[in-house]
Amino acid sequence: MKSSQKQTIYDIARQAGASPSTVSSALNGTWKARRIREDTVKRIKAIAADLGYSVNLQARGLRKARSGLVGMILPEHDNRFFSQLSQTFTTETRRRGLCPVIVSTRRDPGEEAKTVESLISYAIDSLIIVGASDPEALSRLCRNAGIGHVFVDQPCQSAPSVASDNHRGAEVLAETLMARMPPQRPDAPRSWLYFLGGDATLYASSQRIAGFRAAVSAQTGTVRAEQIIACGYEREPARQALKDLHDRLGGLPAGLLINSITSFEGVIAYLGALPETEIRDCVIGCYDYDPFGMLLRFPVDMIRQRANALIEEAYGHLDGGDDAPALTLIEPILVPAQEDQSAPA
Amino acid sequence: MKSSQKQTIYDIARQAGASPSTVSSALNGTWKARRIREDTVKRIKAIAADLGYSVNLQARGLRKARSGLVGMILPEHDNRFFSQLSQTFTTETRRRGLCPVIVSTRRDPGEEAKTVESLISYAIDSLIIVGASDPEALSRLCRNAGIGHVFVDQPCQSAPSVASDNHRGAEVLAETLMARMPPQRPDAPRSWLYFLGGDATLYASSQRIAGFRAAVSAQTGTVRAEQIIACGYEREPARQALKDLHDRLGGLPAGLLINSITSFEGVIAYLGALPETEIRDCVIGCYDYDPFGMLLRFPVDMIRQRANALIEEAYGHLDGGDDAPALTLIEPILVPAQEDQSAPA
DNA sequence: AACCGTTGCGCAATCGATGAAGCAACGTTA
DNA sequence: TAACGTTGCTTCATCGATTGCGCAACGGTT
Repeated sequence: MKSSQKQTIYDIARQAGASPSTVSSALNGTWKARRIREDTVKRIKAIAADLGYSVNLQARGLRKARSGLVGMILPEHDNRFFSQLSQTFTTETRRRGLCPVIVSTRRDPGEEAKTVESLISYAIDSLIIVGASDPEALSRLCRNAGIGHVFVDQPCQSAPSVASDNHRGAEVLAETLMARMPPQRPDAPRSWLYFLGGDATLYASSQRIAGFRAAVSAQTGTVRAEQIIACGYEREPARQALKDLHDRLGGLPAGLLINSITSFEGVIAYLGALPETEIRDCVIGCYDYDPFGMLLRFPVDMIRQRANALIEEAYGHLDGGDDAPALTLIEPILVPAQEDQSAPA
Repeated sequence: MKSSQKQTIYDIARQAGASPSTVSSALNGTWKARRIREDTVKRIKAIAADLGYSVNLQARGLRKARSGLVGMILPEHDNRFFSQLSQTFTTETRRRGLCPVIVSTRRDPGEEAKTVESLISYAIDSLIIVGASDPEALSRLCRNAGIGHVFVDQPCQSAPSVASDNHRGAEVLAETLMARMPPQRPDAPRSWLYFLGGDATLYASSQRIAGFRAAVSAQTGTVRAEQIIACGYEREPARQALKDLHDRLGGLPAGLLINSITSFEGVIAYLGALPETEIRDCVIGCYDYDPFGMLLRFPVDMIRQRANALIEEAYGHLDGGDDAPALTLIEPILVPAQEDQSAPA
């Protein structure tokens, strides 16, 4: 490491008594194809190491019209599901010798669009879009820039998409919960199973609601509108919605299917204020998984989405240059509630 | 959006009957300083919008020797503490009109170095380094490239650093736990408070261990080596360590201070297999916070690190161009255990 | 009319790496 | 020995945006 100033291939060329293009190909691995002698390459590499040289990837990217960056946008970082996606995405990206750029956009369509445009300006090689609010708009931006892209979680009509089998997952979860509940009576709202959280206008939630409906009506013959409370993906609204439900019913219902881990946090916050005995009478499940869910004061069935399978599948499309619109479903996993270990008094 | 081919300022210049340099400054906001008429700017902007033009940031970056990218490296994504840092970092970065690049490096020094080099090759404007394994090496890389950098969580001797006040946090947590425990007896290892998890060779853990020691010896006059089990930051080792402790003591100890949320997951996994009554006799706390920790089957005191304060402080150094080595401590917050609501039988 | 300041913009070099094309030197073959 | 293929490089244009310098046109002064 000689100087602290930026070294370029020209500096190396001067020291090596070679031309910049020789240095370039010696360092980027194309030297065999360009018939550079191995001695020369070694000499150049030695000088480069000595000078503490590192390529300027902006210059290379400008020349080659690709950057070696791969983008991923997602709603938020602070969420087990999304951060598992980030982890897998990072691993897969670096395995390919590329650099991951993960940006969270708070489910804000404007923010999403601005971020995608900005990533395009950096000439990212491809883009994975998780939980988009407006998939079509984003897909248009990418297509216009000629950038390969895949949607995850929230699919897009006009691009390859990968998602959990939300319908099936919610159905299985609802069935599991009902098996732990006393029979539901049509005239007793407190005896019903409720669906809480999510945004019914979005794909994932609507699929889960459909799965919920299928399971419930298979057992009870019908589903009431009040059983479905899609209060959004955030924490506080979920808490408030549960409070309202509790007030309205005069107690907790017999069953709760919470849609998304963040809503579950709100539910937890509310339940924390209730007497334990009351919670015991409510069967609870959550679509999404958190390891801590397994040791709560009450048993919780959880649905675990296969983050790595989702990303691997998405990368499969990108690697293959496949841009045909098609939705791939990945079956999620039911993580059954741990039986409570406390000796029943 | 005319063509799907990349548009450049030259294309716009041709259409506008202007020179590329005029187009450039019209679009990048320097047009006033360059005395371009406002009409001209408007005309150019209209054409740019029509063509669906977007700047090539690689070209700009090459010319200006900065990229508009700000890097952050951290050990893992799938961890509440780190993902909160990611979230705040993203917000702060975009607020400055820059683009966040967050890469996780699995606490692997080689991976860390390679990642930093790669980020430097992209000409990032500055870098935040979270939980580094080898801070000095990374700092050297950055200094050599003339890149402003700040360490978070794991400080560095030769660069500005920000960390939680781990000593104080662990001390407070230990005190809180001991207040819930029966008095410790020197000859009864099962009556002691144990420290479990983390890597004693790293700054954060060593500080926490010191805080733990201070609190415990203030109460009992002494701390045994066996009370401190620094089995690493991963899940499985923590689980195994607890199992070993349990086997050795013939039961759970009176108190456990778990170092890090990931270790806590391992602990949870082991506790799940024990009868509830046994867990009730063990007072538990965790250094790090997870909202789900609040409603576990047993009360847990938790220390919450102030992710946003950490990032804001770090950005303060970067914005100010401050590269003087100095460690800033941020006091973490004790989140006391929720009293158990279950009616004691 | 000569001079000057201002306005509005164009010219051309530059950032660092890449790669197509070309060239000199040497050995081979006919 | 003339023609030709190889080897091992060098030359130079290029990617797209930026920016220091310069210049023409115009209005106003003296």
